[in-house]
Amino acid sequence: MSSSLEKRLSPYLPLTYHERDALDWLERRERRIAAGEAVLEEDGPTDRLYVVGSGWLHSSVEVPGGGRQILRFYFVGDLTTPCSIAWEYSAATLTAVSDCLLYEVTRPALGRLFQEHPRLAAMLYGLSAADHVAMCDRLASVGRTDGMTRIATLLLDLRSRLRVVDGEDGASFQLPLTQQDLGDAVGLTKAHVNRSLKAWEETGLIVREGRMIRITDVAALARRVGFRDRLGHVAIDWLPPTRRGDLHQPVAAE
Amino acid sequence: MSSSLEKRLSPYLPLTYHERDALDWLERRERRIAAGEAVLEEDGPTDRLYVVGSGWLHSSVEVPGGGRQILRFYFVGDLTTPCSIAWEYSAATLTAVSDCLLYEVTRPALGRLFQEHPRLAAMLYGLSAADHVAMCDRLASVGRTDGMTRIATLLLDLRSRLRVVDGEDGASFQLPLTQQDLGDAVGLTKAHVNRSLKAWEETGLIVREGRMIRITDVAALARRVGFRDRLGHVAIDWLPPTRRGDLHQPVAAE
DNA sequence: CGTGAGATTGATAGCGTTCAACTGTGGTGG
DNA sequence: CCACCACAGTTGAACGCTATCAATCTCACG
Repeated sequence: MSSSLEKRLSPYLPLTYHERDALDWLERRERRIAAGEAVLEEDGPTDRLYVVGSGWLHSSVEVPGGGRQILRFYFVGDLTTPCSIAWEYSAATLTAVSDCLLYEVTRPALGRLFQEHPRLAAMLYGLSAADHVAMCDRLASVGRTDGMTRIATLLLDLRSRLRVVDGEDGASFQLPLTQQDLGDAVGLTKAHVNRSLKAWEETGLIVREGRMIRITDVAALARRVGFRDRLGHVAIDWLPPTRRGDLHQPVAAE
Repeated sequence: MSSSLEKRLSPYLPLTYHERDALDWLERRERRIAAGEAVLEEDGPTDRLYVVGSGWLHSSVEVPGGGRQILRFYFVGDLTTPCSIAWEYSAATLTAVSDCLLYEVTRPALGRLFQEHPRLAAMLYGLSAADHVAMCDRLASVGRTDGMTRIATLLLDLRSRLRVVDGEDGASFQLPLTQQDLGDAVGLTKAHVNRSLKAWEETGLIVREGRMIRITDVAALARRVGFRDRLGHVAIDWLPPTRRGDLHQPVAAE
């Protein structure tokens, strides 16, 4: 049994026994959320973060005019830091897209991780920088491309993170978002999202089957809209050494 | 003489002697950049970060269609992490807006900081979360508000970070950006930026005098466009303790 | 079978783009 | 001292993407 954060980090570097133990310890407190429910409200008080154990969520803010902007999506192994590490009040609403299993991490628990496992802390810092870059890509997409491109870019991004559900090569995935949600994520109205999706279907690059989305030629679509999958790459050459005496435990394949 | 990062961090919590020393050590290598020059090119190789010592910069990416998106602005004490901590290649172009003094920090040097000063590392993590939230605000502004609101929001944001130059109450500041730059930051064409600025001048809330911008009633403008100044607040209740034996050195007022 | 949420579609309006000209300003060289 | 140039700012006209509003359709569900 390995923790969610371990699953997220171990592809980059083998963890020591103590590090794995510390990550397990972070994920003691479980919380289950049903699809559609809010974990946390914008401006609501908060003293903890969440690690995603399974399922996915999104964070969003209300816009004065009465609209909503979906800021980002969280998947397995993600840490919902930005909502609540810097302030005592949440900067965003955190909503479950699918049924989720979350682990509650108090701020002091994270502090203890920084204290005792500098290498993990540095890794988390690297991950947060990677998240920041993903956010930059979103901003460039919303600020500088047209509706069809934004929709396709979002779908490609979600696909590459959701991974296969049942499609042959990962080109198919379940999308439990309404068109209103898609619009709130990329800055379009639901009516225009609908038209954009239909336009993509006419090109044959995207096929909808109920809640299932299939991208018939991922590479072609990515080329067409200039999508760059940055993968999960994180540089690890700079990480500090592990604590003296830690034993490297070979990571068993799953 | 105190380091840039110390200036940035010490308002939140008093630093120990060793911590201040470590921050000084990070800023050994200087680099000067003239206004308008690029520090780092998108996709160019990079093995270091920069701490802003003075002046300000922006990061940007090229968009396939031939456009550009300015992602964020960096000011004194900021760490240009997202560009180059997670990958060996820069995700963005980093350009000096004004003449700048930068400090080069190699990735391993940052690793050493994480190793030896967990409290500083945690603080940097908190700052990066705060940056992330600022990015979220930008995304919401660009995705869900009209041109005039975006422009005003950007100006309010820049103002609150540039602080007073010569204005009576910080309402005036020098803006060495072209209208094209403003447009690239908020997702508008330069023509429309021009019209939006003119429209704001007609309301009397914003006055332009050459390169100087004056916001006649900051609170009124902020209310009008729903701007929230999140200040630099960062929660510090969760930080790990300093290393045993460190002496707290009273921070002399500048 | 009624109900409601989400998807789809059409008509219309408007915000912002595009393109192009023109103005103003500062710098440079003769 | 002035001609010249480059770049930023300014303005106008026409276009088009996207919003808005409203009606209809679909479908799952009680």
